Amino acid sequence: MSNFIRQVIEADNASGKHGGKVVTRFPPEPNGYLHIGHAKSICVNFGLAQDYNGVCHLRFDDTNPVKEDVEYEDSIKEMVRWLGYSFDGHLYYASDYFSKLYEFAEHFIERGLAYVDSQSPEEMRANRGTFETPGTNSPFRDRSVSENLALFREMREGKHADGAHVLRLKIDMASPNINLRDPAIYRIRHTAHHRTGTTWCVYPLYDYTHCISDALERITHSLCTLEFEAHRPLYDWVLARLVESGKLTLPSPQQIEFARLNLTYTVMSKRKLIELVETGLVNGWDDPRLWTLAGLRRRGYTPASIRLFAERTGASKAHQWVDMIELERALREDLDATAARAMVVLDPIRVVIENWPEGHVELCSAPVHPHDESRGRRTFEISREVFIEREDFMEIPSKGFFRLVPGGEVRLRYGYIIKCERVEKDENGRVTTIVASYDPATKSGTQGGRNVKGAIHWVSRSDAIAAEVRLYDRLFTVENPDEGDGDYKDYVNPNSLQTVRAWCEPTLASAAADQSYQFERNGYFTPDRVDSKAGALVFNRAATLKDGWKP
RNA sequence: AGGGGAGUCGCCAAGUGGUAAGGCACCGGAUUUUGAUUCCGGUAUACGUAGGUUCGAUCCCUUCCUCCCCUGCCA
Repeated sequence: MSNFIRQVIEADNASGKHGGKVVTRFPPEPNGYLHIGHAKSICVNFGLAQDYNGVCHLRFDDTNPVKEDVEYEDSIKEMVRWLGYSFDGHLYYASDYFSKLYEFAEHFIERGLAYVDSQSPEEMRANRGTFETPGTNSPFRDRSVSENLALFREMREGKHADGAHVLRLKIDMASPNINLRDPAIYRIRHTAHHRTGTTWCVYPLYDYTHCISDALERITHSLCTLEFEAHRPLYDWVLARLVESGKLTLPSPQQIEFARLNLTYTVMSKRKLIELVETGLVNGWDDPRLWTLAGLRRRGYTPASIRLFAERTGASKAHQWVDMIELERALREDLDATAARAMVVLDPIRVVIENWPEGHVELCSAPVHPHDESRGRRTFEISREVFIEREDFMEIPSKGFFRLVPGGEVRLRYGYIIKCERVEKDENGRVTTIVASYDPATKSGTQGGRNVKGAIHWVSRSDAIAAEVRLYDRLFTVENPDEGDGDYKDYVNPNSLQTVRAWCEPTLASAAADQSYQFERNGYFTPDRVDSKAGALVFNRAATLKDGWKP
């Protein structure tokens, strides 16, 4: 699909601006876990590079030692790979450029384009002005080059305390764009960095670091989110000055902004995600109800489905608020084509087939995948006693219900047609057993046999295996938990997790994490990668099947 | 003396001077031993608003409206 970023790339390719090269980058700060919003950015950056025979760099934006950690780096790398993208030979760190960045900073000072400001943060804020009024120059703005250089070197040598000074670019305190009002580019932090250790006690800030990192890596198109639009003049300013003095060469990378993803029934802010985890509203970063990549993976989302979702929702400059249904649909589409089928009864009710010989067992078989016979067949038993889904029986059927009813017939899928003869109930009137009869001439696969409209899933008491199944619903009850005056946490869905004991067909005994199954007529499920063990299976429901029936 | 962006079907999203792609959702119908899938068909006289330019405007110009972002030594 066409989009405005592709148009820029194609125009550049046509003009030969970058010699036909496309180099993008995904630049996470290693200070949190990736979520579906990041996945979109990953797919846009890696996907575009792939489409134009280019490369995409993974670059950790690790310029703030007080917030970052290797734990996050590992998780980010794992998730980018999981999504299906490779950054072999293209893994970078902003911290690798600290020396270069420092050298350029001195260069800016020497050209009279940067100065050490010794105002307090409060003074700086006050002097920055407001949206309507210009800022005022710092009293330290006219320090001499030699004084600035000496001071900056002392900062680097650790002779000054955190916050005592900051290095600022000398641009224009009266600019209507606040980002151009002498932005700070270096601050003092006597903090060890997880990669450079204690080598540095001055660390560069984002605006200064990012554009130069892009240029050093010869990024052609630097894609970021809309909130950086007002930073672009600064991005261009820094690079233009460096090009002027021959420190960098043309063409410079071009920053292009697109809208970040919003998904209904979620909140994307890092702060809120952390809060959900830390307050125990969910069980960790990989809780299957979460839209973190770790959570989606555990839930049963596939990389292909997330890529499909990203492709469909596209990249544009309009603020997007994508319906969760779109994500679910992408998953179903992928899994319908790939997932092996199995029969599992989530809410069992016992059926006794009274004309079935006591102790007699027969084998039934079904395709692993109904649209792909090459995947082979699976077999399971049928016996006198089977379990069916409680909701597949109605003692007093509503209009249009064509499953099992008293006196009615239904096919046990891949088995026989049975007829409900009568029901047994407990003292509360709840049906405990359905007594049925079967028609021996109707075994599945029999040629010329008669058929009935309804076909339901079932498992045989003789070979069924037990499993715990976790049924998930959306974490929030409203489309936009951030909307309105209330706290978003007030909209947490109390029924977002329901755990049931289910009966599964025996082929599921070997189910392993990262395998997806369609439990026929129920939905898509995957073994829980943390809790499921051989002999103690735990399945997560990734998505239900579309249900077109309305009573 | 504010600046920068965005407004095309319920949700995404192409088109950017020649008479509104596509996807999701939805509604019909066919097939179906998953009320699934698949397959056919339907779904904006209309592009935030009001004017203007033009033979012709979603597209160009102007007005107004709505929404988002920016005053971290965060990214």
